[in-house]
Amino acid sequence: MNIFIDNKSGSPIYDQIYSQIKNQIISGALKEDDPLPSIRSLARDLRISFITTKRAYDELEKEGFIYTIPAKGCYVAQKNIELLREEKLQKIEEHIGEIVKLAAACNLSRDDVISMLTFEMEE
Amino acid sequence: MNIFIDNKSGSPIYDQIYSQIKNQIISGALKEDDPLPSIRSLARDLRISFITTKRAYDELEKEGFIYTIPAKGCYVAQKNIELLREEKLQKIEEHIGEIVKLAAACNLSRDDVISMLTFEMEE
DNA sequence: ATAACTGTATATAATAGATATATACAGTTG
DNA sequence: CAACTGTATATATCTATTATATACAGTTAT
Repeated sequence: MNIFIDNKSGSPIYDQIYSQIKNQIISGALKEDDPLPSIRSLARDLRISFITTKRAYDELEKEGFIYTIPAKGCYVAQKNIELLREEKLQKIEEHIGEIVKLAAACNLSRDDVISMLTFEMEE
Repeated sequence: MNIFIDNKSGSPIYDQIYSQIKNQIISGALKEDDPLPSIRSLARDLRISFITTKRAYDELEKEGFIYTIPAKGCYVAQKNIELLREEKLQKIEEHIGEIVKLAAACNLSRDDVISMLTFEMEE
C-alpha cells in the first residue's frame, strides 16, 4: 500500500488518502476483501494523527468502498463498480435536471439541447 | 424599491439584496437607466452598514446588471436579457460537458443520454 | 463655497466551517 | 495480559465568509 502525501497539493491530507485508496480500488490494485492497513499503522507510516487516517477511511466507508469490523480492521467492499456506476448515473440525472430548468428559462427546445449535446459528444 | 431582509433565511444579507434587485430587473419592475437607491440610503432603510449594500451593488455591477457613476449613483444597465440568456447557455454547456465525461465513464451512448433527457423534459 | 449628498479604498472584527489533533475507551487476538 | 484493532468525545488551529468603521474624493444644490 503506497500512499504519498503532498503538502503543497492544496487538498487536505484526509482527502489525498481517500482518493488514492479509492483509485487503487477502482483500478483493481486492491481487490474485494483485501485488508487495508490499520488506521494506526498507516498514520504511523505517514507521520500524521490516526484521526486523520480514520477520517479518510470513514469517507471510504460512507461511500461504500470499504467495510469495517471494529477491533479487527478495514477491508475492500464488494460491488464497487456497480456502486460507482449508480453514483455517476445519479449525477447525470442531476445535471439533466439543471439543464431542463435552464432550457425552459431560455426557451430552448428539447431538440436544441440535443444538438448541443451531440456537438459536444463528437469530440 | 422594496427589499426585505430575512435573518432566518441562512443566506447572507448582501446576497438577499443582490437577488431581490436582480429579480426586479429581470421581471421588468426596474427598467433601463432607472436609478437605484444610493448604497447609503438603502443601508439606512435596512439598518445595516452601507458596506453591505455596496457589496450587493458590486456583485450586480460585476454581472452587468447595473452601472455606477461615482459620486452620482447606480443605475440599471441595458441588455440584461441577452446577458442572462448567454449566462444560462454557458451553464447548460458546462452541464453538458460534465454529462459527456460521466457518460463516457458509464459506457452510456448518446441515445441513452437523450432518452434520459427526454424523460425528464416530459414533466 | 459649503453642506449634504454620492461612491471608493483600506483595515478590521466576528463568525462559521474545515482540518487535524490528543486522550480515553472498548473489543479481538495470540 | 500485552499488543493490537476501531470508536467517541473534546479541542486546537486555521481559513474564508460576512459584516463592519473610518477616512477619502467627486457631485450637486443652495
